[in-house]
Amino acid sequence: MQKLILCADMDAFFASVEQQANPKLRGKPIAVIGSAARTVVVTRSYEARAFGVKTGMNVYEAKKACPHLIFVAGDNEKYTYTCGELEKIYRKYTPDIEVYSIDEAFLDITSTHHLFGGPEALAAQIKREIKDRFSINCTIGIAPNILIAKLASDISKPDGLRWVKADEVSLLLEDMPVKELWGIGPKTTEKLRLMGISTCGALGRTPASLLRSRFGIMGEHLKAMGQGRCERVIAVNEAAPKSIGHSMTLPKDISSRRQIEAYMLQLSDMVGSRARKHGFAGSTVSLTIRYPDFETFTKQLHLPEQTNHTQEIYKAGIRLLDSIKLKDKVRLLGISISSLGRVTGQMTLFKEQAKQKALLSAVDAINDKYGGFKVTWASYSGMIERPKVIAPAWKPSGVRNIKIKK
DNA sequence: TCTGGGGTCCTAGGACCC
DNA sequence: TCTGGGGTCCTAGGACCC
Repeated sequence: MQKLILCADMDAFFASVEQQANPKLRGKPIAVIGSAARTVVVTRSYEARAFGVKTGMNVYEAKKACPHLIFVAGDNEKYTYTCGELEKIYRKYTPDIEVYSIDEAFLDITSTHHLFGGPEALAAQIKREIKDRFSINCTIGIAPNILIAKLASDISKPDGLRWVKADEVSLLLEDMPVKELWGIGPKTTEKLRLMGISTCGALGRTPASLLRSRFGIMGEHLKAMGQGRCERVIAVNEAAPKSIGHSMTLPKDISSRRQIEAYMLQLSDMVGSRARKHGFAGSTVSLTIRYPDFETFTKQLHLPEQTNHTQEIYKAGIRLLDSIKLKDKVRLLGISISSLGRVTGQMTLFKEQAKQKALLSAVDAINDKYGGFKVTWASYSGMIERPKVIAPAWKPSGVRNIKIKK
């Protein structure tokens, strides 16, 4: 049976939530940014987009584009709450839902749309319900598969509703730039352009052998995408995570070993505590370092056993750091664990105490090593302002819901 | 005035083995 | 003129997404 997939994508989600929460921000150009010293625009209102304010701009660039731009430090709790409420709305229309990101969801409405007067009526009702409840516009695309549903919503923003029927897919794709497709980014767009392929129509007609020789296993996939075919189905159950990590751009570039270690300790604690909270442990620890010139690299270390203990993660990180000859100051540090497995049993009070003990011994270890220059608990805990803006890819449930302690 | 943070998947290339 | 050549595992890094 022909599937009917609906993609619901909130328009300027974080900015819309902030405008809803604070009437003074409505109708104005606003940019949601992080709270750290060196932050960028995460989302901007449509009023700000009109001035050319773009995601990823630093504050200075954004201000230059729009001098009266209002900056708002993001608040993850508002967004995760709203996301959870949105999911409840979706569930009224079908049980087959994939909450893909904090502002985007896929709904399989194949067997339920008739209960609501058809696909478009169902979509209009969802849009209305979200608008009434949260004053947020969303754009909905409906199509026979996820790829085209997402495309339909992307090209209909903002506040759009588009149903692309199976027999309309070819016409829609014929002159559609390949970069509009989900999974084709700047690099692939450029490679395709050099092959003389710029539209989906052309991509779909390119011999598979040619694409395979240029893109390997992705080649087959690319041809299918050009033809509007997509095998990916809605993932109703959230997949187990493959890695858990945190990274941070430091307030200032640093070279002091003691400072680097203090940040690594806190990152290790953030990773470990999240892993423990969700019952995961990993046997691979990765350290990521970025220099001021943005050169970024990662080194990993395999442990004999899986762990989620702050101190063990930290110690592995230090071993990795010891294996690197730093060529410059450090701009960003990241710690993550992978090769994950579930650990049974909830975190007990005993374990929580053990965790604190481990953390303190790690601080002790630094002090032992650098005797003269004491790292105190206060200097550790006050050293880092924890990020308050959650990444749009975070999810309202499961391990990716990272409630940062205030 | 400089350029965030959370992920997943794929691949190139080296080590090692037979 | 002429280095063998498969296979697997592992690491680092690229590309992409929100």
